[in-house]
Amino acid sequence: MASSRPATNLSAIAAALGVSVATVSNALSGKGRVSPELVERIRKTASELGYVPSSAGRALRTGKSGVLGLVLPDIANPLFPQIAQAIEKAAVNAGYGVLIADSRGEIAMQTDAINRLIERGVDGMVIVPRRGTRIGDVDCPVAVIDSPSTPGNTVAADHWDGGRQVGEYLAALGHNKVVLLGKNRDSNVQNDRLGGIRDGLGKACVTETLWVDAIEKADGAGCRLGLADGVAEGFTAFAAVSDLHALRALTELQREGIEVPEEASVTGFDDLIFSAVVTPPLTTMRMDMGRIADLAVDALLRAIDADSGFENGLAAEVTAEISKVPMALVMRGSTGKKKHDAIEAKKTTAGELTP
Amino acid sequence: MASSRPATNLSAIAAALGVSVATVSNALSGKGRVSPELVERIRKTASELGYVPSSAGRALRTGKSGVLGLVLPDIANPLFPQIAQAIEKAAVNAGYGVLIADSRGEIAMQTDAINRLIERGVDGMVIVPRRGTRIGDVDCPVAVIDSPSTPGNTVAADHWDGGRQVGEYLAALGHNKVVLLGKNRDSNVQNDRLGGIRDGLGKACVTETLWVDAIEKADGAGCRLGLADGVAEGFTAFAAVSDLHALRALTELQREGIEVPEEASVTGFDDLIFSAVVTPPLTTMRMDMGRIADLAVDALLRAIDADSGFENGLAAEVTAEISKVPMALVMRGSTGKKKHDAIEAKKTTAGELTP
DNA sequence: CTGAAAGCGCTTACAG
DNA sequence: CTGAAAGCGCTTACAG
Repeated sequence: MASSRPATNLSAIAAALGVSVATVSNALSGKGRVSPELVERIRKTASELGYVPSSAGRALRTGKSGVLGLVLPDIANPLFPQIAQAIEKAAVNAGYGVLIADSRGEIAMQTDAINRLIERGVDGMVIVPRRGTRIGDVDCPVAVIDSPSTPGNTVAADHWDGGRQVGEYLAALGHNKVVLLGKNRDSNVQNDRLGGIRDGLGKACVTETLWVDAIEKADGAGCRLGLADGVAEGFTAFAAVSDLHALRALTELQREGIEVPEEASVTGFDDLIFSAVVTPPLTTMRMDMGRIADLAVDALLRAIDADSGFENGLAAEVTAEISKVPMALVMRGSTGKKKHDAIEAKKTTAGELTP
Repeated sequence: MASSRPATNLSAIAAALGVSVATVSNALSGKGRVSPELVERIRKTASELGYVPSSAGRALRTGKSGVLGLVLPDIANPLFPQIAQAIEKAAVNAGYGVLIADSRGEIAMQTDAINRLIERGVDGMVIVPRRGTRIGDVDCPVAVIDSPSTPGNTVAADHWDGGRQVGEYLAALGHNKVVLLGKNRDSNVQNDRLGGIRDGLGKACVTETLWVDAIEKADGAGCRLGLADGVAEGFTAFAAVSDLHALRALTELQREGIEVPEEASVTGFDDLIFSAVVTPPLTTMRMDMGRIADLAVDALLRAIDADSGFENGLAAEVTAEISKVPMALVMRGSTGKKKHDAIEAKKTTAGELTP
């Protein structure tokens, strides 16, 4: 892989054409006030010489790096690809680059990650905060992607309403004993989703919540969740706060010989990469990540512009309104009508249902 | 979220202390030749004033941005989190930032992505190329992460040997009719893995390869792979080139009432996020992504240093040796001894095996 | 329509 | 041990 130093700059172009660097700069930036013919000649020479503007020179002069930071609680999080892709796309569309910073799940590293980005001169940053973390004062414009129930300027999916949709859907299917699967009690997002599910299910529905972290703490990582017991007790649906846990439930149920969706329905959240290809495919609640990213980046750019107005040590308020982006139900094969009576029949007169 | 302009620079510190900017610079960069007492005073003042060095100023002066690019074929790829996390970690350890560029699966966008990074002034970049793509001459140091069978300077896991380990493991378990699951015929990585699996399985083993892309093209996205037929034909193991396809196989088999691992073993690659938590957990072949990232970043930094030596338009050769990083088998519950006889018995005298 | 000049913040020889 | 000066490449008033 060869690499050659172009070393072409505005001066080189100016020298080649016998004009001034100011004129070259103006011509290339299309700021007008250069004759069309000269612009054409300058453009041609620039491309012949393989001119690539120096981002450092421009950044130093303008005070803007053209780079946005993306702070993530944990890149290993299965939802991260969607977020990163959407933010990168939104940023590129706006002419910005994206610098990533991973706090690898540790709260302490979140501050480090933010500081690294500031040292690299980002113009602003999108932060997906660690559960429950409040972002302290950051010395540059910030947009937060989190749950709407988090205080502060955030853009988020309407997790509660997404949960409500899941609950209503399951209720409409006839389910009235539902197991809810959460991971961690401290997560705003998860609590919103679960609250919404209970809400949508209605008061008539019996509900039990299992916290995966708590179960694993007691029984070890990757242990069974004991869902077959739930089915034995008459639960007919399992609603998880993430497709990862929905998948876990699906495979555990299948392994225990419980058919999904005939004997138990399973729902998840986020439409993760595997959700459409498992058998049966997972019914899930999807966020419009593209829209969330667009809103976050828009808010950020407005804040950056506003910030530029106050060069004299004044604080600029980033006033992104709290946005709730609607979620959408993706109905797939892992959910079906409640068949509790049939299950009961099977249990009492075993074999009757099989040919 | 308030944000204040620090506007503190070397001059401000120098002025506050009545010394020169050169001294402040030397003191802060620890280049010596400043008296310890002065260094201390300068440090103190700098931190009091909230001094953050200007990356633009430094970059302009030194010609180095301190930023590495990471070009990805598709952020949505399930392996991406591991790669991104490892590269980010390696880069941060080396004092670099990471700018991401996603080519969203389109080959044409790979060049765009690379150019965007060059325009942002990265010192070098790590490229995970799209299947079969050759990276053309890029005007900055490049390290490629791909299959070792790709020509050019690459660092990669030893996919072939990983496959061989899987094959030997399955053979040792007694499997002699194995279905291989690939996605795309053009992928070097997949062909290496599959070749290795066949190699490890040995000549005595009957092997059949299913290409998911081809099946989906015929039967639609997310369709069944028809694996139950394979079991009926006497195949007892399914070895996939990725955990994603292994998961697909696992759930399809489960859904068809075939027990894993009792009646069929399933193996994957990459130890994706879900692999440890499904039931049964997936046996998989894991890369040491941390090591791969370290090697890639190391090679890149050497290339960057070498490059600095040739400022006069000369081409510098990036001579990262081709490195093959070993892979490691993670044995979990989705694989077991071949029980073909038992399966045969079950098929002929149905019901005999169930209580 | 074009150009000379200043200056963004930093580092690095060089001189003292 | 400390400082004056140059210059990295760019953009932007300002003058002509």
